[in-house]
Amino acid sequence: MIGDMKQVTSFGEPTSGVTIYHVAERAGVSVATVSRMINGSGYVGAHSRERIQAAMDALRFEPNGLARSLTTKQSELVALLLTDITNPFSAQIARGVQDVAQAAGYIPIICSADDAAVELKTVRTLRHKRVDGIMLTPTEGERNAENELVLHEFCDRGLAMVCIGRRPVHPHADEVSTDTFGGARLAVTHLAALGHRRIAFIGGRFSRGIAMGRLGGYRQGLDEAGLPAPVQMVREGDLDEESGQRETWALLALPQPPTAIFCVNDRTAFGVIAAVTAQGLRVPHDISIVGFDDIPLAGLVAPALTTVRQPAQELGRLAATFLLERIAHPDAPHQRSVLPCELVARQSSGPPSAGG
Amino acid sequence: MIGDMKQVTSFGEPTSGVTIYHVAERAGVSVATVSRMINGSGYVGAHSRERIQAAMDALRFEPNGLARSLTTKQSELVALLLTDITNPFSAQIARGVQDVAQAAGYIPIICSADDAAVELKTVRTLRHKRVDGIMLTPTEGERNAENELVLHEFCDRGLAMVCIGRRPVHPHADEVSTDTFGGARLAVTHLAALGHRRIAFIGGRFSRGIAMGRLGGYRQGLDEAGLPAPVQMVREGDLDEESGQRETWALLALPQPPTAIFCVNDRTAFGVIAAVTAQGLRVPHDISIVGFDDIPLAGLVAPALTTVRQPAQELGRLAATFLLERIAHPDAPHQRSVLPCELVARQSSGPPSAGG
DNA sequence: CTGTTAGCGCTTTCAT
DNA sequence: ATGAAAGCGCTAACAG
Repeated sequence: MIGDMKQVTSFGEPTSGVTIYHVAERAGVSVATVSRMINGSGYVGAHSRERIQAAMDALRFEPNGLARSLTTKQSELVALLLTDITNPFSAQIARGVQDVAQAAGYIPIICSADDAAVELKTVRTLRHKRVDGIMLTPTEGERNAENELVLHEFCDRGLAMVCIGRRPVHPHADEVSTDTFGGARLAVTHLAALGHRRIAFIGGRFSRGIAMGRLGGYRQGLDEAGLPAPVQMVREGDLDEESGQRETWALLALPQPPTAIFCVNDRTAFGVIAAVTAQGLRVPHDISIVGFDDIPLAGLVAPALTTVRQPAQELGRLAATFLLERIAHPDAPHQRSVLPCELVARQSSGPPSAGG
Repeated sequence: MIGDMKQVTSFGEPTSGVTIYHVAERAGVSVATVSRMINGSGYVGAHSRERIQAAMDALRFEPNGLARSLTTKQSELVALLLTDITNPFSAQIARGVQDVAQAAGYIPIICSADDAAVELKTVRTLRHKRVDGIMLTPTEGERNAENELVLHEFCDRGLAMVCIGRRPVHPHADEVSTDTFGGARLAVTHLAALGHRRIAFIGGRFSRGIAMGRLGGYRQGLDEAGLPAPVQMVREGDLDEESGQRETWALLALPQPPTAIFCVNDRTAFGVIAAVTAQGLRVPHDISIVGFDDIPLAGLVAPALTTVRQPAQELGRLAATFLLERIAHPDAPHQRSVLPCELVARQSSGPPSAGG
C-alpha cells in the first residue's frame, strides 16, 4: 500500500517538507508517475496528469533539486572564476555568461579568485558542490606549476572546463579569447600613423598572461612602424586607475617622456588621463592616450577615450556556449575561438604637438 | 564484512566515483568514522585518523556535497538577485556579498532578474536548488502584488531573506539599505547653498522603489531651501548613460532650463555631462551636475564628479552578514540597518554663472 | 500507461 | 572510540 510510506509526519521548517511521495499518495498514483510527469519523461495519462497537478498545487510541492542531482549526477550548476567582479570588463563577461547559462536552465556561480592559491581552493569547493563545468579567467600566478597540474587533473577526471583569455590547461579544455595581440598592434599602429615616435605602454603584472598578448602586440606594432621599443617605456601596473596615475608619474619623469601612452585597459587609461591633466598637460594636444576594453564609460568622458574594443559580453556568451556543449558532449573535439578586437578612435588620441 | 558493500565497480567519468565507502574500506574502518572525521564531529582515534587520511589521499576522494546537503538540509548556497551585474553599483554590492559569504564557507550565486516576473521564476529555481537564503534588490515592478505575495509565502516557509534597499516583503525578512533620502537631501542642499534655484532631478522609473527615496530627499531639500519644485524639472530615466543624455536634451529644451541637475546615479550623470558638453556648455561654469553612488571612476574623469557616496560594498557585506545570521538563527529578532550616505564635493558643481 | 524497487553518497542516532 | 542501519527525496530500470 501507498499508505505505508516513508514518514509523513513532522514537516520541517526550512523546506516545505512535501515530497513526491506525498503528491503521489494524494493523487492516487505511484511516485514514478509523479517523477515522469515532473521531468516530462515517459507517458503519463491525461487523468493522472490532472490529478497530479492538482495534488502538487494543493500541497505546494517544491521539487528537491539536491535529491534529483544526486541521482542524475548533474547539478545544472556552472561556475565562472573571475579575479574581480568589480572590474567592468569582468562584469561584462559575467553578464554574457549569465544570459546564456540561465537561458539554458543552468545556474551560473560567479566566484572571485584573486590568486592561484584561492583559485585552486575555490575550484575544489565548487567541485564538491558537483558543478557541471567551470570557466576560468587569468589569475595572478597563472603559470604556477602546481596549479596547472591540479587543474589538468580535474579535467582528466571529467570536469568540463573552458579557459577565457587564458592558456588552456588541458587538451580537453575549450578556449575562447579575444585577439589582444592584434588589438594592441592596432592601437600602436594608429598612434604611429598619427606621427608619434615615443609610445609608452602601461601593462599589468607580466607574471599574468593577460598583459603578454598586449605587450607582444605593442612590440610588433612598434616594430612594424620602424620605431624603437626602449625598456623604460614599458611599465607594469595593477589594471586600475590608481596604478595608471602612479605609472604616469614615472613616465613623465623620464628625460624623454612619451608623447603617447597605450594602456592595458580603460581603467588604467582613466588614471593616466587624470594624472596627465593634473600635471597641466592637455589630452590629446600634449599627449595621446589609448585604452583597451571600451567599457561603457569610455565614450562618455571628456575627452572621449580612444580605445580598443573587446567584445566582452560576447566572450562570456561564447564561453558559456562552449561549456554547455562540452557538458552535453564530453568527447566532442576541442573547440577554440578567438574574437577580433576593434580600434575605436575617439578624442584622446591625436597627432603629437612638437617633435614626435 | 565491509567487502560486501555497494558496488565498487564502474567508476563513472564525470566524477571520480570515489565515495566514503571506498575510503572506509581502504582505511579498514566504517563509513561512520570517515564521516565523523570529514566533518569533525565526534571522536576519531589518532590511528584511524591517520589511516583515513592516507586512504583519502590515495583514492583522491572528493566529498559529494549534494549527498551531504540532502541529509543535512543545508546547501551552503546563498543567492543575490541583481538587476544587472554590469552596473558598477551592483557589482560593488556583489563584491561585498562574495567576500563575507565565501569567508564563511558559503557559495554566493548571483542572478540577474530584470523584472518581477523573472525574479519570481528565478527565486523558484533557486528554491528548488535548496539555497539556504536569498538577498533581494529592487526590481522593475517591485510593487507587483502577486510578486510580493509569493515572496512573502517563501519567507513563511522558512526561506531566509534579506532585502537590500528595498521594502521588506515579510516581517521576518531582514533589511539593509543606504539612506538615499538623506543623501539626496544632502545633494540638493549643497546645490542650493551654492546659489542654484532651478535644480532638476533625473530619476529612475518611479515604479521602482530605488528612485523614490531620492525623489523624496530631493523634494525635501528643495523645500528646506525654500525653493519650488516644478514638475517639469523631474524626469524619469533608465539609470544609464544614454538615458542621462536623453533626459538632458529634454531639460535643456525647457524655456527656463535648470542651472543644476541632480542625477539618480553616476552613470546617468556621466551621460548628462556628455550631453551638456556636446551642447557647448561647460561644467560647472554653465551648469552644475551632481551624481549618486561614487563609483570608482567618478573622481577620475574631468571634471571630477560631485556625487553622493553610497557605501555599496559595505552594503553587500552587511546583507550577507544578516543573511548568514538569519540562517543560523531563524527565529532571531528582525534586523534592520540603514547606512549613511556622504556628499563628495568635487568639480562638477559650483555656483551658477548668471541669475540662478 | 503505471507500479516496484533499488540505489545515488552521506549523516546520524543507537548500540557496543 | 567505532559500527550498523535507517533514511534524505528523487530517478531509473524493470516488470507488468
